Amino acid sequence: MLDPKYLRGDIQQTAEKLKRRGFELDVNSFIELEEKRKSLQVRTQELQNERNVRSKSIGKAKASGEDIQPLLAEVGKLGDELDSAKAELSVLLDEITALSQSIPNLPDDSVPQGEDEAGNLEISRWGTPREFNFEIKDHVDLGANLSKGVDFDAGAKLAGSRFVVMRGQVARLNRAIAQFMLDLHTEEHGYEETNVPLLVNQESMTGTGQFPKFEGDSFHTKPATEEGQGLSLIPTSEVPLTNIARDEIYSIKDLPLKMTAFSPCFRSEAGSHGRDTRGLIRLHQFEKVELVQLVEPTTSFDALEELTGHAEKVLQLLELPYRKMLLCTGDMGFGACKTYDLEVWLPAQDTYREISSCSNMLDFQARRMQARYRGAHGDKPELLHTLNGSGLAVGRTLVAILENNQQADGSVTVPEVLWPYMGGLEKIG
RNA sequence: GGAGAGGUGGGUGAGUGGCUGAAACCAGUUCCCUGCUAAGGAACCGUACGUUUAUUCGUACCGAGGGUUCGAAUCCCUCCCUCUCCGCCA
Repeated sequence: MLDPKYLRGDIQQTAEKLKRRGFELDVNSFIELEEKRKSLQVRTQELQNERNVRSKSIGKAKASGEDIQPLLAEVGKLGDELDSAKAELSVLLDEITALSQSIPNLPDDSVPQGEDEAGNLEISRWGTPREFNFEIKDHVDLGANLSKGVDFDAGAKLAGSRFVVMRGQVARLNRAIAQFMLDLHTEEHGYEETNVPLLVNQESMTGTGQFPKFEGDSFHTKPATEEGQGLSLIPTSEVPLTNIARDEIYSIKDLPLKMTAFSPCFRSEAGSHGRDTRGLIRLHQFEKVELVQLVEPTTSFDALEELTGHAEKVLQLLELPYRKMLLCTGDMGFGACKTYDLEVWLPAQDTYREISSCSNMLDFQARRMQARYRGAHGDKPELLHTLNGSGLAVGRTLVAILENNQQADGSVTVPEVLWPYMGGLEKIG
């Protein structure tokens, strides 16, 4: 959620910034709503004040044994007026909240203008794509030939399309990747290993910005609108990790808070029918090691560089060529103010594909969650800044290793840093 | 899942209809005193929104949401959570 002052004071300028990312803010109707809210709120409070004052005088009159009947009659009329004012106000507030929650974050000035991924800016490249002197296979064929290590038929039978069964050395390699990443981030990069619920409530989904706008992208145990509040399967552990800070006030001494978690992620992939239908790239269930930082506002852009670097380190140690992209205004996520994507080289697709996305959300999520910190002395609590990034997507890392490290005979070499996690195995297949 | 007990400010914990935005204690901040990093004393010490701005004042919030009432932390209902016992179970 944006700072209300952006929607009151210089709303026109805010609308311009939102336009950069293709969001049309209805300025006039918002101003109208705000003005109505203001006058209605003042009137409601005045009525309440009057009621409170008179009720108190009734109490005193009663205590001193006076006749309170005339007073009662007088206050009686106030009630109805107050009730209707209250009701009107609450409708209005709901409307404003709904509108506010549907507005995306403002893009940072450093973010390039663009409509879609074509507008993203390449920042840097690392590594050189390998030259193959044989006909290369993609990870689906490679995996299938590794003793059915990657089995989409079984996945489809069990759950449907976009699900997979992994076996044997491939399944182990998948686990090794996740273990390696967790160890790296906890031992080298200062993140606390965290194990989180995979099902979360609506407050959590709202806190990080998935709800109410993107309900269709997640799986729910019950319709989220139904009475009794269904839980949602997390689309990323960013949701539980970040929501740990919801309604908390941290001491500045505890910042920055750096957490990492390995978790399955569940996405309904609504609206992506026909995209990446082959292989492990886009599944309903995948695994990811997530990095989350909660920081003081002044340090969040530095933290974004640092966090992105932590994700890059994984790729470097795995010796996978990648490039770093600065997302343009049109390609950024709803709550992000600035996002770097890391794209790994996939030889079979002859292109770079997203394997990590690292974002600074500023106070956008913190405001929704009321996640705050208190500076020195008895300062007022202030909203902290939240960041998150994949470090990395495990399935896509597996894809990258399979494809980049394939040999002519269909075997795959294991990156050296993973040997300890593979029981010393240097090659699979 | 069943039975019982609870959810109050950073913490402990009073408060069963008006004088309670909330006692007391602890922690914290500031000041005073004291010749030592001790002891003592005083004041301050929730959040949000609105209003005003030398200074204010108002409203809401005692797990959440409804209800009763002129008036609710206090009474009623629903839900959530915690604890104890039982059941079940990885």
